[in-house]
Amino acid sequence: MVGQTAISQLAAAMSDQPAPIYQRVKQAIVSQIAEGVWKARQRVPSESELVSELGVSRMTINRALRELTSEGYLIRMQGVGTFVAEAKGYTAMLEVHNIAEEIAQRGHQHRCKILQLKEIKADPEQAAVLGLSTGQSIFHSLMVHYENELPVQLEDRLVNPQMAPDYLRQDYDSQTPYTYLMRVAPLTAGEHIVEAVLADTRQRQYLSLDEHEPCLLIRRQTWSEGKIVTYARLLYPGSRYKLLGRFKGHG
Amino acid sequence: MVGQTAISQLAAAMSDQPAPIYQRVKQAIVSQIAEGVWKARQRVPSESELVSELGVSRMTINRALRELTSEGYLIRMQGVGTFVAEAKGYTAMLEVHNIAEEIAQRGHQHRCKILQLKEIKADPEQAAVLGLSTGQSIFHSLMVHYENELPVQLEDRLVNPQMAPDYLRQDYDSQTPYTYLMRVAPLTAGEHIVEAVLADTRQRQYLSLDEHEPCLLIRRQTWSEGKIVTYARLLYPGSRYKLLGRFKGHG
DNA sequence: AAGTGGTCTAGACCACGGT
DNA sequence: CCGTGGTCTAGACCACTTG
Repeated sequence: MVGQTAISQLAAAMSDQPAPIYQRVKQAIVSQIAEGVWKARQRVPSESELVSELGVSRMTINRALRELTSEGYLIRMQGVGTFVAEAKGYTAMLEVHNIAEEIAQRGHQHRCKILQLKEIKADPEQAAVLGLSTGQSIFHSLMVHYENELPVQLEDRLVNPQMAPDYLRQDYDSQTPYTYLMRVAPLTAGEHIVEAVLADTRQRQYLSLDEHEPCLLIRRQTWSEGKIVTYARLLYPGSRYKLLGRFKGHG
Repeated sequence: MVGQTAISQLAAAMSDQPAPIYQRVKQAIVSQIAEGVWKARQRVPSESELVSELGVSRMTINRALRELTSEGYLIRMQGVGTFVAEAKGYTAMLEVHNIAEEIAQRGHQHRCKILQLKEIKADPEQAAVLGLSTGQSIFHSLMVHYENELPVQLEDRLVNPQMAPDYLRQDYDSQTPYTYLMRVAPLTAGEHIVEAVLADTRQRQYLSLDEHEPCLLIRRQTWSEGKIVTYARLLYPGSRYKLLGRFKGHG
């Protein structure tokens, strides 16, 4: 059972602002939904009904409905009709940025100290996170990123040499490893895990941390064309770094 | 300076698959960009040029270009032209979910213990995060969420009573505060901050934590219709909770 | 068969930016 | 002024679902 057609007083909800018609139609429909006049799963008037009700051509109605569908407000089924979508389960998003850009955007100084940058033989765990076999050559780098001379990130990275053979020969003062990798192997997908951890002794030294200072750990795997390019463990002192995110409903 | 018009061999890139024309046009353009034939900031043929090149009506070309613009591949400027967008700076996203849903999805048992649920007078800090004045009545709730009887979240929440006057009279065994608030005041936007912190003594008791165990703290403000509905501090034991995210490039 | 959405067209008018 | 994208229309044909 799908529900009855919404008896619409849409024409009344149409603003007379100077705006494109398809936008005014969209806005009118959204307001019907927002005000609860049209409820979830309820049927929306058909295109032809809207055409006669609003005195607008079908292509214009179609554009409004199509865009509202791609924005998640409506669901359309060919041969059946158009329906109000379920209220979205919200998905609040957090963006994880490039550290150097982020520091630059704050108008601060970024510096990076390289602690290690070499080829190693993959142990079983390292091989697993890169999708390679134990004993294969891989690249390993370890560096500290500073914001105005205060360490804010310890970057521990494994790189698949097939995807970035010149990784060891780059100048990482001018460009972060991530920026370089993005350029040579444009990422197609990624996955990351954020958690709170304690730093071990070595990590505390590199980051000049007190004992028991909690840290954010971001572990990130990045793919390009179906293969894993790199696995990174990014460790941030909890007192000096926060992730910030905004989100909007529906849209 | 914007660059020269791409000399197009688009017609060759048009697949002859049985698919809508606007989709084949989109695909052809994307492949030109992906293969580097059309580079960032370069000008794309105008709508009328594409009309004659591909023998397709302008409305169809327009739809293809419009959708590619909203997908981030192109940039259009009225009176000027259409251009290939800069390669996207990646934005890796993390989704922050509703705790009860998340636990249910894992097939585990969710339970919630209410420690406090009452009306209070806002102190200056509390008033600030809700966008109200000091001394106004606000609602405060404090609860622990359990996953299979193990505490995983301490939820400390302030609520704007104008936006949810019946907040205190809900049954939070059947529905989380967030679910209820979403229903009565559909959120239009939000902001959150994720950081690593240490729990204080009280918090450690509620969550049965060891001393020095790092925690994830998510502070979140949520808006509805331009007003702040609620401010929440969600504290997660680092050993029992991680944020997981996936992302895709460009698409 | 009737109603729905999905697509496409040819032509039109407009607002904008650059010449 | 011209060429650009932005919008709108009336009419058409199709594929799909339902009775």
